[in-house]
Amino acid sequence: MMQQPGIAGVGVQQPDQQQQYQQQWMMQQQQQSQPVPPPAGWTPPPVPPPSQYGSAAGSAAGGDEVKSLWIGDLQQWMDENYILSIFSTTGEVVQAKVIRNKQTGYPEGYGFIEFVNHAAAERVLQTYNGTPMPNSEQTFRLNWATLGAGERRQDDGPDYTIFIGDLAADVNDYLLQETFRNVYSSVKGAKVVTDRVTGRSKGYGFVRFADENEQRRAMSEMNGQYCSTRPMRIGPAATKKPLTQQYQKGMFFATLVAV
DNA sequence: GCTGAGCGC
Repeated sequence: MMQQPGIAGVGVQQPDQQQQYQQQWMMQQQQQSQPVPPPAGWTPPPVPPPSQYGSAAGSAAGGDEVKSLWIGDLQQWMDENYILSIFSTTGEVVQAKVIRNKQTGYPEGYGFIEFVNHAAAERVLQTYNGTPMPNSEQTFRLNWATLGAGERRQDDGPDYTIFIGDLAADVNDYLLQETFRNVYSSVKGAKVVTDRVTGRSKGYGFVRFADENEQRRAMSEMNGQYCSTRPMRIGPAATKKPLTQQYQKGMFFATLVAV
């Protein structure tokens, strides 16, 4: 009855091997119409009591609180039950949803977790983000959901982004963000770039500011400052969203107007 | 490791 021994528990292999493994596994999955084999027994960790951390995000102006978290870096076998088993121990999870491709049925690698309120979501964000995922070599990649299911926000102006290099291996999105937020009030977010397969940091990332002056100041003032155990190297960020028009992935060369 | 691609398939 069971097949594919140890898919979930494979641990870290060489990237090549792992890719091959994943391909094999995908093909096997297609032959069986069975969605995902559960991993070996894993135990959901407990949720600690509320933390004293201040709110980093999600206190949207206007009053409606954000109650959902976005979760990324999900592996194929990590389904709703996996997520629920981890986060629902306090009874504060409303629902978990793994996004799947409509045609293939395969998970897209991310999902959403809705909580009873903002505080519950924040607690989980603080507690789990960057910690090891059960039965995986990866760590949790959690963030506030920027779009409510159905509604939309994201209208608070342009981003002014800087590039951060020389990051220590343990620096995650949140630590990077707080390092700058402690100094600059207009910090909107930060992202550490990680390897999609291993989940490990590539040693660089980005910080976004709402205020252009703070961006400019940070470029000089924070260069060489420490984040975790290493001094940061800061530079200008290459333009990520150069277009004002809509563009699709797979779209042919659009008019990249340098602004 | 040095310029990401994660938002409701």
